[in-house]
Amino acid sequence: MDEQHEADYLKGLNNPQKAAVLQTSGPVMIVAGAGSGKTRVLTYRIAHMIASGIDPFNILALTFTNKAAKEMRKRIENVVGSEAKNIWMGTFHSVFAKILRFEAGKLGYPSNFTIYDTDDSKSLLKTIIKELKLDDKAYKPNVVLNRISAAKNSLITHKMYQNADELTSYDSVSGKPEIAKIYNLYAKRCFMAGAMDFDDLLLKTFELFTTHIDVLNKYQHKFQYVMVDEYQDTNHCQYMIVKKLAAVNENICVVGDDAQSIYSFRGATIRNILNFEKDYPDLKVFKLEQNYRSTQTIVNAAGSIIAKNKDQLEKKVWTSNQLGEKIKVLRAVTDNEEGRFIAQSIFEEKMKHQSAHTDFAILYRTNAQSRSLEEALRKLNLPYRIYGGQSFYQRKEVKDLLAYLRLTVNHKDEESLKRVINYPARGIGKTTLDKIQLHASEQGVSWWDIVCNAEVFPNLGAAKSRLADFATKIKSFATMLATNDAYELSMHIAKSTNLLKSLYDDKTVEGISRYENVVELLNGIKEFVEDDSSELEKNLGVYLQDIALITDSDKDDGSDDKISLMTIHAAKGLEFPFVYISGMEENLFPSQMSTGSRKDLEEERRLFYVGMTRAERKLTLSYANSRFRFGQLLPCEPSRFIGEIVNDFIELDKKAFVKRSDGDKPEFNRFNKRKSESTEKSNLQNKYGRTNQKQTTRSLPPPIVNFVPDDTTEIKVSDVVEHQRFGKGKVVLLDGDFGNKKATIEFDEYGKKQLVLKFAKLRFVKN
DNA sequence: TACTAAGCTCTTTTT
DNA sequence: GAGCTTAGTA
Repeated sequence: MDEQHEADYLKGLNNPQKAAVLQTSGPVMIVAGAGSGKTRVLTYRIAHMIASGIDPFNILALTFTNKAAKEMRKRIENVVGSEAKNIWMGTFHSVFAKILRFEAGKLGYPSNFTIYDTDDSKSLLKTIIKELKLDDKAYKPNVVLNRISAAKNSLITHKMYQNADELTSYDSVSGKPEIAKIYNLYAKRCFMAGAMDFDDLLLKTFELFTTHIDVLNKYQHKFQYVMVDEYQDTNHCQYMIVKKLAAVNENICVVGDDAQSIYSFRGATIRNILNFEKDYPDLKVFKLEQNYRSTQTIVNAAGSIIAKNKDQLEKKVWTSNQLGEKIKVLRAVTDNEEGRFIAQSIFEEKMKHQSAHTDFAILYRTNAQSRSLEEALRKLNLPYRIYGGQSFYQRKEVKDLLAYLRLTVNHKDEESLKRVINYPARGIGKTTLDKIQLHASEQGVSWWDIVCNAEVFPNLGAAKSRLADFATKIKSFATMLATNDAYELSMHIAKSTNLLKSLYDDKTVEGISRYENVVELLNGIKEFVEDDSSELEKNLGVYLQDIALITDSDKDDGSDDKISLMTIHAAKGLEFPFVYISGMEENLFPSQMSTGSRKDLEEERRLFYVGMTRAERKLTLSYANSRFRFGQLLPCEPSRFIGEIVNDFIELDKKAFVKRSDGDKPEFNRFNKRKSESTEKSNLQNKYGRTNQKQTTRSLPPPIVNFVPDDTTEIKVSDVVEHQRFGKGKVVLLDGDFGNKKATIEFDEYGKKQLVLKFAKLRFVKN
């Protein structure tokens, strides 16, 4: 390798970074704090490996998101050129799916197996629960799926589950004793349909490597160097597969930060990173602790938050960046007002610093929070883009066409079959479908078998010929698979099923947008066919495999100058000069689902930490006194996390405490409108799926007098006050200084509570 | 069989 | 508010 060149790319690195890049063999763990140049180190490390003669074909790099994989590939290409194409780089799911395509036959699956997304899985579970005549209140598809998913991530197959007393007795106690049975049936039905769900992609890979040693050997030999990004987010199953792959060469490098472990709901266990040393005694550990991203204020405030967690690796993140502005805290009366404050603030900052829209990000805990923010941004004509949330591929019209495509490739795909068997309507109604369902479960055959042999089954009556026509149609598509590329075939299917025309004929606003979405899907397929950067075949099967694991946030349109809206989870790995974290309310962030145990709360805190450390220059936190959820206006407490930040780092925004004018009153008349409007909308959505259009008005919350730092109101011991949530109470103690004054209040109902007055929502009660 | 109106339920994060 | 189901009707 060119010595001069090596000096070039190592020049910009600090000492631990350089050491981590140069240590290319043996087991390595890089503990990388937020903003410490992790991606840079990984990139240069791979570049360095290739430059020192390691064949890119022998390198496997696993990431969690397609975005991260793409970004890394791009950056490596910049350093080493086109050789980077040959690295096996991708998400766990996509890399394992690729392996499974090759080896599916060994597990009894067809190589063109379908990948079920979450919707497919839930829908299948729903039919199973119905077939077993179980109470659908106790057995919610979501809950059952989580349970099955957790089992799969812990390498517990449906056969093992039945005998796992601990699991089944837990199910019994929680009123769901039949989960083992459902899991069993679910696994069988997936197998029968030639389908794998997301978790199967991991579980089946593990099974493959366990039952077929020759296959394992092949991949162990192929992947001489294994690298895992975001190692703190791996679950047990992923950990075991990686361990197996690296067992021979032991050239394994994991990169992670225990303080950023935020995926335990997906089975990620922080143990994997804490215990890595035990697996590899020769381990070399490199710690990247200098933060290059954020101001001192943000780094220190974030550090003081994360220090409250007990489970962590020893590490001190620091920065030599400038001190920077204080963290701003905005308080609003409702979520709508919160949206207005944020939009207004972005508008002002943008003017002040002549910043681009891409410099701003609004982060939140749940996707549902985006609604009020969107509305406010639209009113100020600020362009924005939402990442995540409902994906393009989940729209009804897109899923419908995809279902035809999937069914063409894999006739056994039951979820797709059900979706399109009577769409567009061809006279195969509910009665017929019920009969098919009955036959299928009685005879243990698939829906496709019945559709193909309709004449054999009794009671199908007039529907027989219609079913036969449908089967003939799908079969005729399948014969075109070998001779036509993905685009030609998709176009043919869209036209000959009348799907395209029926959407085209609908000239309503929603209809036009639906038509455009299907056209966009078809254009996407065309692009896939015309893209000659990859050597993959251009047939439909390969295309479907390609998009099954792609999510909306992976679509790149970074060229647009827009404000980014996303959950904190989705913001991982990104950075923005100005970051707003909205909805800093107790039970929302930290989520009420997770405040049950210390461990859960610690994960929420890590999540908050991740959100804070996305900000380079300025961080703004906001919360509302009340928020609409499920059509109900609910009172909110400010998040305990705001109180946890050391006071020196934060500044309350005065603007938020200005008295509201009467012009702020929302309209109530919306509720007097004809009821049929909402019904009409609901039916339309039922028929065509969700549309983008969201228009809402909210009602005014009850007025609350707040104590703010510049409030002249004095509060004294023995005053009687009323709290928005805790009710009536008497002030028994006052302490703390100005701006951080605390009151201990003895509430009639809840006993003694200490409240920070600047956050409390109280009013005096006349005695 | 297809469509409409009304009623019920819904609480997180993602591949 | 929004999605989804069900009963009732054409």
